[in-house]
Amino acid sequence: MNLKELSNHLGISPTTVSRALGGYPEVSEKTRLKVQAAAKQFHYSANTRAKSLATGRAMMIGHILPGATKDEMVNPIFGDFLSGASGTYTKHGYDLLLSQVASGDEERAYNNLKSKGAVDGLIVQSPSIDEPRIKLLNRLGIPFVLHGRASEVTEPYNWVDVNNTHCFLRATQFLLNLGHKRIALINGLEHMDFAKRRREGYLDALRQAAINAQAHYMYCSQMTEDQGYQAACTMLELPVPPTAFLVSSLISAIGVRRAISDKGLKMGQDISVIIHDDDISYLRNGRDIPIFTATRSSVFEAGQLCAEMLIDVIENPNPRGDARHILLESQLLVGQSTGPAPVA
Amino acid sequence: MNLKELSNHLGISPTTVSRALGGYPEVSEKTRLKVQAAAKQFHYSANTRAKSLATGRAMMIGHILPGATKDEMVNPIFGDFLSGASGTYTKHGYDLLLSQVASGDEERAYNNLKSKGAVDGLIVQSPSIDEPRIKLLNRLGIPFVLHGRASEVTEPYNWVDVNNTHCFLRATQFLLNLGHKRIALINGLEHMDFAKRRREGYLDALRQAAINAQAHYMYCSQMTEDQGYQAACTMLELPVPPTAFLVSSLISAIGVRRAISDKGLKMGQDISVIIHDDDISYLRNGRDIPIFTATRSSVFEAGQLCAEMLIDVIENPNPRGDARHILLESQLLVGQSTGPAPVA
DNA sequence: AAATTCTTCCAAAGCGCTTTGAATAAATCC
DNA sequence: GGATTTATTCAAAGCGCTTTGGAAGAATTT
Repeated sequence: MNLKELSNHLGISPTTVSRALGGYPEVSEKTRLKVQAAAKQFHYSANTRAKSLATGRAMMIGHILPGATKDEMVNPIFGDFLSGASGTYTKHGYDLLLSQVASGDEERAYNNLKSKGAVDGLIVQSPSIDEPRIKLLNRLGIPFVLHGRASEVTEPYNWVDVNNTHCFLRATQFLLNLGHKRIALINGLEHMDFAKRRREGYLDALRQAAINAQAHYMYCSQMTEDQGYQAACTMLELPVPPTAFLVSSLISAIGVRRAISDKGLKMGQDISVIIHDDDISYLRNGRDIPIFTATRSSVFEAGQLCAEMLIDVIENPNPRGDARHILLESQLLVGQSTGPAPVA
Repeated sequence: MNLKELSNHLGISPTTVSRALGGYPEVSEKTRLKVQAAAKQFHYSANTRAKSLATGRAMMIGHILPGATKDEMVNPIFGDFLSGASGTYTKHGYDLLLSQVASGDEERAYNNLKSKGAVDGLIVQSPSIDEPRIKLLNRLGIPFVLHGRASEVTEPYNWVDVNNTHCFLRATQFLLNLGHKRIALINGLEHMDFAKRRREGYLDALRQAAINAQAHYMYCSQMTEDQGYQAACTMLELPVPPTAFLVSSLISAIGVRRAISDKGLKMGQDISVIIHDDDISYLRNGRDIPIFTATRSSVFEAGQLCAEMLIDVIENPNPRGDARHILLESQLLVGQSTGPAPVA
C-alpha cells in the first residue's frame, strides 16, 4: 500500500494524506483522524527511500565497523555502544547504517557515503592520538561526533569522552594510599588516544607521590585476555615485581587474574588490581560487590550521548560552527581486587 | 554532483551516463571510458535513495538488535557476527541497517520495516525453541535467514547453524574417555534452541555410556561470567561434586575457572572443563595452546555464510520456495583445561 | 542503390513521496 | 450583499535515478 493507493481509497488527494500523517496544521481534524485510521488499518507507512529523496534527508546515521579482515579485532565495547546509540536513533526516527571500511580506504569510503547520500551524519570511534578522520570528515563537510578525543588534533570537532586522565589519576592515587609503591600499567595500544590519556593520569599520580615511573612496569597492546596474561606473567617474573596492576580493560584484567593465580598468588591480597570498566552488558564486573575495583563509565550511555549529540548537530547546525563536547566522569568502585600493599 | 550535472558536463544524455556506469552493453567503449573517467574525477556515485526508488531494491539488509533497555544483554557474539556479515554485504554492494526492536513489538516493527521498503531482507539471531519470528516473517513475505534453528517450528525457513548436538556429544564423550563420570553442564537459557540441542548431545553421550543424568549437574542461565561462577560454586559445594564441566560459552567458563581457583583446585587436573568457543576476536581462547579444551566454530564465518545465503535468497528467489540450510561442524580442540578424571 | 539490421544514443515516463502555489468553500467584515 | 479573510483541499512540479520505446546513423545485406 502506498500513498496514492491510500489516498484513492479515501477519496482524498495524496497531498492531504501526506499532510495529515505528517502532522501539518493545514488539514482539518476530521480528515486527519480518518486518514490516520486508514493508515493504521492498512499498515501504511511512507516509503523511506521516496521520502528521503523528496526531503533530502536520509534519516540515517552511519557507524563504521573497522576491519574487513578477520584479524582486525572487533572492539568488545562495540555492541553495547551500538545498542545505546541505536535506541536513541529509533526514538528520533533515525536508522543506523553499519558500514565496513577497510583501513586505508577511508577517504574513498567516506566520500562515497556522502555522495551516495546514504547518511546524514557519522559516528567515529576509537580515535588515535592524531586521528586523521577528523580532518577528512571536516573537509568533506559530513557532520560527525567522535567517541573519544584526539589530543594532537587542533581543528574543532564534536566529541563525547570519558575523563581518562582523571580516572587513572584517581585509580593510581587509590593504590598509592593503600601503600603500593610498585604499580604497573597494562594499557591499550600506544597510539590510541585513551591509552595516552590514561598513562598521563598514571604518571601524574606517581609524580605527585614522588615515585619514578619504571618502563618495565608499563605495557601497551591490544586489550585481550591473552595479552593481559602475558604482560602480567612477565612483570611478576621481574626481580622486583609490582604489587599492583592498573589495567585498561576488564578483558585484559581477566588475563592478569589468571597470571596471578597461576603464580599461586591471591588477587586483592598479594597483588592488587584496578581496572577501567566499560560496564558492558555481557561482561559484568561481578554482581553485588565488583570483582575488580574499577573506574566505571557506561559505554552504553556514551552511545546514547553520542547519538543525541549527532542528531542535535544534524538538526540544529550551529551557525557559528563551534563544536559540542561532553566530558564524562567515571565512578571509582571498590571491589575485591584491591587491598593494602604487602609489607614484605 | 548528480547524474544530470555529470551528463551536462559531458554533453551526453543521463540515460547513457547511467548505462555506461551501470555496465550495460548498449554503449560504446569509448563513451564508457569517458564517462567513467569523469565519474571518478568528480567523485560521482549514484544517490542510493534515488537508485533504490527507481529499481525497487533497497540494497540494504536489516539486522535486529535486541534490547531497547540497558538490562537486555547484548550478545557477545554480536560484534563478530556483524563484522563477518557486513564484509560480505560490502562485497555485494549491500549495506547493513541495524534496527533496535523492543521485544513484544516485533510484529509492528517488522511490518514497518517492510512497508517502509527499508530493507530487502533480514537476518534473525538467537532463536528460541519455538521462535515466533519465523512464522511472522514468512507471513509478511520478508526474505530472511536464521542464525540457528528452531526445533519446534515446522514451516520452512533458511538457516545457518552449528551442529550443536553433535558438538556436545563429542565433547561429553571426550570427557567420558578421560574417565570422568560426573560431568556437569552449564548451559545457556533453557528456551534457547542451541541450549536445548547441546543438552541433547550431552544427554545422548551419557545415555550411551549408561550414566544417569543428574538434575543438579545441569544449569541454565544467561551466559555471563558471574552466572558461570555461581553455578560452578554451587556444584563444587555438592556432597559429590562433578569432576568435569561442559560450558556453553567462554565467558561463563571464565567464571567457572574463577570458582575452581577460589576453591583451591587446579583446572585441567582436579577439574576438567570443555567449552564451546565461538572464536570471538576480542576473546581468543589462548594463543597457541587453547586455555580451554573447546568445540570451536567461528561466529565470524557464520556471519559471512548467513549474509551470502540471504543475498542469494534475495537475488535468486527459489521458485519452488524450498529453504536453504547450512549445518556447520565444529572442531574439537584440545587445550589445557582437560585431563584424566582424578582417581579419588 | 535500396532495404535491412546493428549500434549507439536519447526523450520521457515513472519510482513514491513532499511541497509550492493555486483553487474552492466557508466564514468574517464593512 | 458584495468584498475580504480564513480554512481546507488539491494539482503539479520535483527529488535523482533507471528503463522503456524510439530514433538516428553506421554497417551489412540483397
